[in-house]
Amino acid sequence: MADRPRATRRATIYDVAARAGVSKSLVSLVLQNSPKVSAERRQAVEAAMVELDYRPSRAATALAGSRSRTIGVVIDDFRNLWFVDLLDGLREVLGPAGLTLTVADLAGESASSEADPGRAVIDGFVASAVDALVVACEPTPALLRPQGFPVVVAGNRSATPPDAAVVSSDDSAGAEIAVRHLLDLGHRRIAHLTGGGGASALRLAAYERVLHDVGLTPHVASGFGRTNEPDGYEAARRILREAPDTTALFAGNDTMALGALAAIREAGLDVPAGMSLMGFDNSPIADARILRLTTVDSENREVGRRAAQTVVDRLAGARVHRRQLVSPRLVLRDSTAPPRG
Amino acid sequence: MADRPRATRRATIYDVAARAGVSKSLVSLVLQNSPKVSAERRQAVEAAMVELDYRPSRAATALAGSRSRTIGVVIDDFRNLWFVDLLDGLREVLGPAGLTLTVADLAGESASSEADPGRAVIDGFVASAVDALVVACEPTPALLRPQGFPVVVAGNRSATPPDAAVVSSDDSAGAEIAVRHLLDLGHRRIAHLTGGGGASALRLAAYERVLHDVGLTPHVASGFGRTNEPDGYEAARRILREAPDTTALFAGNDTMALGALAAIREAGLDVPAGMSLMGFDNSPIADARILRLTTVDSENREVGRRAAQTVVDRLAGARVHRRQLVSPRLVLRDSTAPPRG
DNA sequence: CTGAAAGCGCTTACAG
DNA sequence: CTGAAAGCGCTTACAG
Repeated sequence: MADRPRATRRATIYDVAARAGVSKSLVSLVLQNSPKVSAERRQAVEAAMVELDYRPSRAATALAGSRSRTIGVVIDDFRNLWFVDLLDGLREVLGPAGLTLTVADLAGESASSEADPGRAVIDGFVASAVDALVVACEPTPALLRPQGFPVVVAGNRSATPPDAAVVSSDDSAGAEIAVRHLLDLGHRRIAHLTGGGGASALRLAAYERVLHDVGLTPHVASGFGRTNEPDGYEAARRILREAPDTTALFAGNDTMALGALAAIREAGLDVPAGMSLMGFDNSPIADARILRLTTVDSENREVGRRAAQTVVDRLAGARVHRRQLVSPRLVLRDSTAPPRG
Repeated sequence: MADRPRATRRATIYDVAARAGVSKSLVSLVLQNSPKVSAERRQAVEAAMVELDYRPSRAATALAGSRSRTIGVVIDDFRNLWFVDLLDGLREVLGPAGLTLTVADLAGESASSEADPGRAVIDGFVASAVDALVVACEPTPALLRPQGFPVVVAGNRSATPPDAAVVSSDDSAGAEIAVRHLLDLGHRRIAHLTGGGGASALRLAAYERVLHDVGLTPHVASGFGRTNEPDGYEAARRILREAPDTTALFAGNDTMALGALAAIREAGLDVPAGMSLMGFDNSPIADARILRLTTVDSENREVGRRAAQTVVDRLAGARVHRRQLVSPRLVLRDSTAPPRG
């Protein structure tokens, strides 16, 4: 009978209380992990919950308490795998804190809200009464408007909501690591493929700064203003046309590097013998055998952990750091080598 | 003052009713899109909602009504981009029907539920009181247990919950299209790279059937039992070692094809001059310039639309088809050509 | 710890 | 359409 489809009423705290032989207030205390409950009573209640296959109603919890115990996360697009490690890190900390995560993507919005992108996502989160928001994309105006709950921005963005804390990888340091790696290999003609957004801007600035510091001339190209595969292809083609003596390409991210690889091949060059190629992000594609891309790991899992901790701290009313930087790390694979010739 | 941070109380239907000069029952009727409301009163209520920046509380709606108006979707892993088009299709139909979508991934589960994978996801959906569930992954035992709400399975799976409706791409037809395309180009030595799961099994069976029909010998290899890039690489290496006269490789999906490309290059062959390569899924990677992969589009957006319609119909109490197949479509790019020599 | 009570913001029926 | 009422399943505060 245990497997009878539960067309029957779901168990409530009344049922649990009756079964455990305690008051319903006590069950509520157990649900909230109150320290005021004795171990034996807690066990009795927990046993009853298991026996009745009890699961608290999120709707009732949210409506009765002021908190919903869920945190919203906005990402740009499920296709940009940037966010996967971040999510893992967030869950690692949020889960044990009793907080659930709900993710929405800007790209999936209904066309009706095109006038105010991000509006539908925010409305959904307000309707769900999220306790806090993690913004893991370039904020739209709707995301910049204060909504009455704490906001933590993950990653370097070109704009930030007032009062939001920012947790991000140190993109400047990461780009410096990348460029220094190429310099150490002996490269002197290093070009950069850049795109749009806050992180790209920081990577570009660091690239230019390091080259200037060592007395070399930066050479930058972009594609169509974004950071996708076609942008990388187009930007690399421009570099190869304008400066055929380039020996190393530093792409703004791994996806752009994938596009760049096609352009390099078309120019009759091999990676890394004829051209070194650096990515950024250490996304899943970087590990594919066709690329084996040397790249910079942003440590987004750690960014996620710290962003989650910041959320937890703010919900507890503690003061939090307005800005936290996580150190990136060089990931050596097979796409970089000393310059040709 | 309109932009004053809403530390103030959120508007409720009482506020809206007062502002619009109607009863709160009427506001409730408007929220439910009832046809009993006159156009002018509806407009008055809607105007009041905009003025007060009113957004209904999902918690209250869910608790008071029997329905939460949200549909759960379980996917395998955010890294497999399979689900992106599916999600778009689901939203296209669910949105206008007033239903919201919430997605959870099996891979993101806390380690504590490893004993019963999918359990945490299901518990979350039960707690949220989803109205229905869309299973877009290979179901775990937890996902196969009836929970009291309708289930629609998207895609071909090796197991299906009792009473679930299944909407999927016609993987047999898709594999047949792929193999016939290679045959039409003149290939006679066509190998197949296969992986795990229900869709893979159907694609494999169709491949073998078509080859037998035309009197050719199938040649199949797999990697490590999954369908990822390393599996494709490993499977392709086996084929190239065991049967160097192979002229075309039909990969179980695009990600495996990406791995296969690396093996083909290592063997000193070019695509498509020395080896034709077919994928399956038409995932974002297939369009990358480095691959330009001829593949089969599963029309997952259409699968999503139909799955959503099936959910809507079941919620309305209508009878639904237990099994629906969507026709796939050949996508020609540059990775296939007549056989070498 | 218990027990009775009020309330969160809605939906649902029901009399007018 | 209105208006008063009960209820969804919890949390919160409070007297005992």
